[in-house]
Amino acid sequence: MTSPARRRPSVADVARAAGVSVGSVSNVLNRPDTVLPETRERVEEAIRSLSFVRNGPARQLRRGTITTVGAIVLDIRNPFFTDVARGIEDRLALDDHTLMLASSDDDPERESKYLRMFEEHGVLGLLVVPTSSAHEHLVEIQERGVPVVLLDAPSSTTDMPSVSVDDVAGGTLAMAHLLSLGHHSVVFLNGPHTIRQCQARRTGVDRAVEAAGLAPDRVVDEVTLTTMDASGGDAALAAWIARHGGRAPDAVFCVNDLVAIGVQRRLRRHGGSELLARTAIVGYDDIDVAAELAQPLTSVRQPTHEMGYAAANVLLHGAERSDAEHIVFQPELVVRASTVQDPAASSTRP
Amino acid sequence: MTSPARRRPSVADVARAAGVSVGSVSNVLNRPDTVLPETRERVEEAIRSLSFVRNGPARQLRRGTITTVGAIVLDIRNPFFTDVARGIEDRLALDDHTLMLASSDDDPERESKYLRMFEEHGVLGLLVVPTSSAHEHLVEIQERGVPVVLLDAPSSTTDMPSVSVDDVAGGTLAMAHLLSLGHHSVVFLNGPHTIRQCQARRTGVDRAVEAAGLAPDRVVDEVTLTTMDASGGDAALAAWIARHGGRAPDAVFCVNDLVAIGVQRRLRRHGGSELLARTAIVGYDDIDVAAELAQPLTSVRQPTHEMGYAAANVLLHGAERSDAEHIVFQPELVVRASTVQDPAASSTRP
DNA sequence: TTGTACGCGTTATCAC
DNA sequence: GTGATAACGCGTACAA
Repeated sequence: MTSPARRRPSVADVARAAGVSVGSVSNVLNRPDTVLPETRERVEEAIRSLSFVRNGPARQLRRGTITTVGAIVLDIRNPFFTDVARGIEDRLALDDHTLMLASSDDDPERESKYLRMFEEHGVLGLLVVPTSSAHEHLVEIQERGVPVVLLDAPSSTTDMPSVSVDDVAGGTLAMAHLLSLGHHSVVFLNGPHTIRQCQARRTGVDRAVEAAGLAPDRVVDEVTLTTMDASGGDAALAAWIARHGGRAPDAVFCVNDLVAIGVQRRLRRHGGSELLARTAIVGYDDIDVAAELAQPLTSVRQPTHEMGYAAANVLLHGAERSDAEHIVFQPELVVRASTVQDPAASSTRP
Repeated sequence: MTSPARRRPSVADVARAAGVSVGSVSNVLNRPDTVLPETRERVEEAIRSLSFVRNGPARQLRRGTITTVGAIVLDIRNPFFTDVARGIEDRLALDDHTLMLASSDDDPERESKYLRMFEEHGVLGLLVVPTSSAHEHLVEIQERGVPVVLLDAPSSTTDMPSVSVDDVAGGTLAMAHLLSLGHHSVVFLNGPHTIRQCQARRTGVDRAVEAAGLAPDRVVDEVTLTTMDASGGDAALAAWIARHGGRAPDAVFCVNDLVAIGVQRRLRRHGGSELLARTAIVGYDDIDVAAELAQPLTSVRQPTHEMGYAAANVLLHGAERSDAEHIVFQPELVVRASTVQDPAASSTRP
């Protein structure tokens, strides 16, 4: 047991132990080639024996510059966001930058807390999946000189750069697929329209219907979910069936894969595997298990990793551009057995 | 467009704008009650108009103390670890501490990189799910005065505190359950024994068999997986069936739920729903979708959130104790339709 | 109650 | 090539 509260060794301690000046120690650490091999060896030996580690805060204070980027996503547990985060990290690694990641849980208060934390820390820039559509505080931060890139939220109203995915196209992809299979009556289990993505997907659905020369209100039966998970999908479909005298829908489009899994469960309980087999189901997000289900799920996949990578890219290159960049990625439909018994082409691009 | 590279305002700038001294500004920030309401108002007004934000590094450099804890897990995407991280965060929030989270991807090099990053940052302490069983570098860090708590890895050989879950008990729970259902021949799809958890679960399996008065090598047929995911489970079971002339096993214990999902898929392809229905399957981890599958999965659940919470607790209270604390949590069996057609008791504790 | 001056550990700038 | 020293922004003891 050593004394519990001893001070960390500083460059001065290292210099003393090596019999050189602090300047030389600093040079060994930052510009090793500008120092004689002999003294360098002495310094390195001292560093080892004292087990010296740099003091990051002091270093940052002096240099002003920093290599850390902050990112805030809605929910780390959601594979969509972890994939995005990994994309960010991979891009940052190319420039030897590191990522500080936080999860807002869709809570504006938590978001503010982390924003201030990151700003006080002096991050190089910020990548944010915003909780609300009000970006004032983000604009303020940007005006203070911290570059901000919006993620998964197009910022057409501001001059803040953004990277998002085309949810309208996603809705269109899913609906067009169901229409092409001959379904002229589709139940759409959607989230509330206060969520931008949900509203956009509905718009996309309508476009597909109109493109087929049909009327949206005759084809689409939209149901608003209370919770966007498996139990929510299960309950919503059960209620629909009850409202329709025990009849199940022919085709269902779900706002995400978990909801679709709930729908599958409800259909199986209500009419067994035969009912499940003859009902077309399309999910969203293409989560890992979507392909592993009893009835593999047709789903709309979003280029998550690329989104994160691109967002980090915009952030690092942003200073070179004068105008804000707005990148919109396109989703992709992955066709599986839940809509086609023998999926020949496993995926198509729009 | 303002000038792009202007300096952040400092307390001196605030003091000048408010017509007071830097000391008063500092007092307003840190001890608001020791300053006259009038001057405080002036300072706060200046802070607002300059949109001053504290410089974290300078603050930390001066104070020495810090409120950030670092944690490194194997894989953020794994729900097990995200739950643990959330437990950590919830505990830290009680003391107004914050978490910096990183994922090592089971790569010792990434682990080292983050360890040095955290140490240079001057974290309050470190919570680590170690990549390898060699903890030398962690011991070194601890000796430099940074408290370290091991997560999901018991450290009987060192005096480093640890929080883990009893994998032997988990193996016993699963196997005892299968034995109680009358299965005297069980296929165990396990990971390589170089992974401590896998080896421990095998030990637990053997104990259950011996407790039933049977011989492990006659009852347990262990197969080592190449990949511990759905496709790995699918392939391993397909190979087993091929080796046994097309016969499928009566009972399968899988090292995690994804493997079990692959097993379900293979069984359904090989012998349809009837075969699936009469095969007993037990998974591990109790991931979210386990309950949502076509055949809800019996699984061994680990108290993830509690583990993280407890680990953070040990870290924060660690300085008060002289001896290292070793906490071991007990897993829990969640019984579902994959082993029991009508699960009456949905869960039992050991 | 408010103002002044110093120090935290590092890096950069200059003499030597 | 190496050494001495100022400066980064903030907190705080001490003086006023």
